[in-house]
This record gives sequence, C-alpha cells and structure tokens, in this order.
Amino acid sequence: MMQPRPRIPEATVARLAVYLRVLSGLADGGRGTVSSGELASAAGVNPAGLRKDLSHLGPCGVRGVGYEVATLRDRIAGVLGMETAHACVLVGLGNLGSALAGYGGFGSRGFEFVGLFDASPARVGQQVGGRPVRPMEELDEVVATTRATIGVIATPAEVAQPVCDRLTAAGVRSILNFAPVALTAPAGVHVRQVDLSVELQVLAFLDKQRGPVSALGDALSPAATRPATPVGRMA
Amino acid sequence: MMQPRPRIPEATVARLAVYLRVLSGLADGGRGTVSSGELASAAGVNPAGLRKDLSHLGPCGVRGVGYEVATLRDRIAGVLGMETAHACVLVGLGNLGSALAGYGGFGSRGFEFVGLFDASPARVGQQVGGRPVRPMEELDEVVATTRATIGVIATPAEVAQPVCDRLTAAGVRSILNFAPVALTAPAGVHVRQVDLSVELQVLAFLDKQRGPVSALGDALSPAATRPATPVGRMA
DNA sequence: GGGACTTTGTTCCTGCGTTCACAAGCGGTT
DNA sequence: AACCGCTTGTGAACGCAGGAACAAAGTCCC
Repeated sequence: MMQPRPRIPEATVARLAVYLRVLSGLADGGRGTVSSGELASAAGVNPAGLRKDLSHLGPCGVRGVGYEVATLRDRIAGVLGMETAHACVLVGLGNLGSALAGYGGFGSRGFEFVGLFDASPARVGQQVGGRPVRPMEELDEVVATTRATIGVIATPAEVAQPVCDRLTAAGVRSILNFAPVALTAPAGVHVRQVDLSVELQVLAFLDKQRGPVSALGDALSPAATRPATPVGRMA
Repeated sequence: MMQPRPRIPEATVARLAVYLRVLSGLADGGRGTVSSGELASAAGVNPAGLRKDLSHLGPCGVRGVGYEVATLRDRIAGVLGMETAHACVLVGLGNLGSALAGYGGFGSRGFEFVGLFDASPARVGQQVGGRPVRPMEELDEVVATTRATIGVIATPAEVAQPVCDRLTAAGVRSILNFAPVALTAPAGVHVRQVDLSVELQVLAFLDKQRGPVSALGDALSPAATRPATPVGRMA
C-alpha cells in the first residue's frame, strides 16, 4: 500500500530541514500563508528550486495564494521523521563535545542526547548540559536500552575510527563525525562529516583567488546598501 | 604574466584541504611517496577523482611511482593560501564559540583568532582559549589593525544578521556562520553556512527512509568485518 | 639495453542538481 | 457568471560533478 516513495534527493532533504526551521519561525509569529518567493528568500535559495523541492512531497500549496504555514511545516516534519524524538549518543566531551551537549538547537528539533561518553576518567561523572558523562564501557548497554540510532563523534582524530567501530557494533545506524578523519563504516551505516577547518580553508582559498586584497585595506566602501547576495545552504 | 588560473571548482578545493591534512600526517610519519589509490583511500574518495582534483594543480606526480608527499603537501598548501597565516575574528562566545576559540585544529592549519567578541558584559574580559573576550565596540578597530579577513559567527540566530553587517562593514571578506539563519551579505563577501541540526535531520531522514528499523533491534550482526564503506567529504 | 609492470594524467560518458520558462489552477472582482 | 492577476507545479535545457576506461610515461628487472 505504502505510497510510491519517490526517493527524495539528499540535497533536497537538507534544504527541507532549512524550510522547516523558517516555517516554524513564521508559525510562531502567527503567519498564516507564505509564497514560495518569500520562503525562498528567507531560506536563501531560488524560488523555483524551492517549489521543486516541495513537489517531492506532492501538491501542498494553493495556486494563487501560497503555502499554508502550519500545514506545510507539519508535512515536512513528517517526511523528515520529526514527529518522534530521536535518541542520540555523543562520544567525546572536550571543548566541542561539551558545546554540542549544551546546544539547545538539538533538543528543540527533536534530538535528545540519551548518553554522553568519554574515555577520560577525569571527565566521567561530571555533569555536562545537565547529564552525567559515562565511561565507554556503558556504551553498548545505553545504546541497546535507549534504542539510540544516531551517534555523534567529537573525539580527537586518532580514536575516531575505533569509536566509530564501537558505535556501529552497538547498533548505531547513523554517525555525525566532527573528527578530522575519513571514517570507514559498515555498509548501511550513514556517515556525515563536518570538518570545521576545511570550511575555513575553503574561505581562505576564495579570498586568495578573488584577488590579493589590495595591501591598502579599503577602496571598497562599507557598502551601506545590501545588493542582494542571499546565502544559505546546508552544512 | 600570472598563470592561466584555471579556476578550481569549489568541491575540489574542499577535497584538497582534506588531502592536505592526510599528506601532513604522512609527512610527519616520514613517508616519502604515496600512490593515488592509497591517498584516496585515506581521504575517503575515488582514486580517479583524486587524480582529477590534483590535475588542476598541473602535473605533480611521477608515473609509475606516485606523488612525493612533502612536495605535494607544499603545492596544495600554496594553492590554498596556507603559507601565510590567516587572521580571524570570532563573534559570540557561548558554548559553541568558546569551543571554537579553544579548538587546536585551527591554529595548526594557519588560522589564528586575533579577536574574540561578545555583546554580553558578563563575558567581556574573560579569558577563552588564552585570549580575552572584547566588547563589540572594539571590533572595527581590531579588524582594521590586524587586517582580519575572516569572521566567524557563533551567536544566537536573532543577532547573526546584524553581526554579519558589522563584520562586513569593518572589512571582513569571508564569513563562516554557525547560527541557524541564512545570512545576506554584500556582493563579493563569501559566506559559508554550517548548520549542525540540519546534519542531524538529514541523518534522521536517511534512517527513516532506509526502513522502519525493525522494532526488534537486531537481526543485523555487529558486522565484525568492515565491508568497505569509506566515507569522507567536506563539511 | 630491452621489455614488462606500475601509476599518473586525460578523455569520455553517465547521472544529478540547478535554473529558466511556461502552462494550469485558484481567488478576487466587476 | 466571466475575467484578470497571482502563484503553484512541471517540463526542458544547461552546467557540473563523479566514475570508468584508456593512453602516456617512468621505473624496475632481466
């Protein structure tokens, strides 16, 4: 019975998440409907592309009017699997890991850290973001009992692969990796890589390519006007 | 005079940064040469794609042998503009901002935070990562004197756009944005978005799409073997 | 010195993502 | 009731990235 399941492209999924955030904000502001143009502007994408993204969900707008904010929000949330909370485990509570554990943006989107783990005895037992840091030995048990499907790695690069192995062995099926290494995971396990220094290096390259940035630092005015360069993308 | 400047695609630039990191590790290990296959494996990409990426730098390998590690590393570092340090300013020292300020991975790649800024008087004056947090009023002066070209935004979403405006007005030409909003910047200013909750939402979707994950949590064995699913990408 | 093997660099091709442009449909108005 | 303007949804073209296969070139071995 199950609908055709047309397989939504991954790039579209990432943008849907952005639309969802914008729509939530609009709904909180009491907004009733939005046009594709306005929504696209807020999300930083092309209006036509937005409509094509939304077309993967089937017709969900009204011609001549636009999209109903609350309805569209719920529709996207359903497709993204946001109606149920997702249990996550986090390994590595250094600077970055602690920041992630304390970041409110996850909980408000339905992601909950049900376990924080670290190999260092100095960190085990501490409270981070209101939750205790556990030793690695308890990882399998926590993953099994909480049915956590997502693992976040914020460890040093050297131990990221072993941690990945332990997570997948424990039953985690998706991994978000902040360690600067390419991970190898069993087939069927999704891995997404977030590499902060790579982002900076790309920016540095673009700077360099655009021009050696005149040693005298400003012929360019502060650009009081903002000549339309909306930027938005996934990460 | 300047060489043809063939314009390297952005996706390639991101991967070059990854190759650079792997090569640095190999060089530190005393390795002399690498083949494209081995390097691609370590970076988590296809060997043919790696060779294509490297071809943008002109011929830099020896047929039948491979690539000289140190030479290639320096070549990539030069193209990416890594031979000179890059001055960055960071705005917003909450959990994430503090973690970024204390992250060692930036300094080792030639990025230095020359100024940390926050609007909250409670944070101004504190030391984070060995540097003092300054009030926003000093931003223009610091950007001007240090010629910082990169700005990192780790503020709440509500103030990200005004902060972006102030950074660009002060002369910053590239922005790395961690706030979950699409920024609008003047033409010529590069903005890269890193959205952590979007990453998690994409993973959740992939989980959901792949299958409702059998209520009974495991027919899949711990997968002792690792059937080759190298994963690596930019972020 | 010659041959064979290894590895690079390139070329072709396939597929995907993005953009533009148009037809279809709905609400409001006269 | 019919018309007009606005907005969605879709079809087609463009450009780009990724992958596979092939030729060039250098090294090692005999």
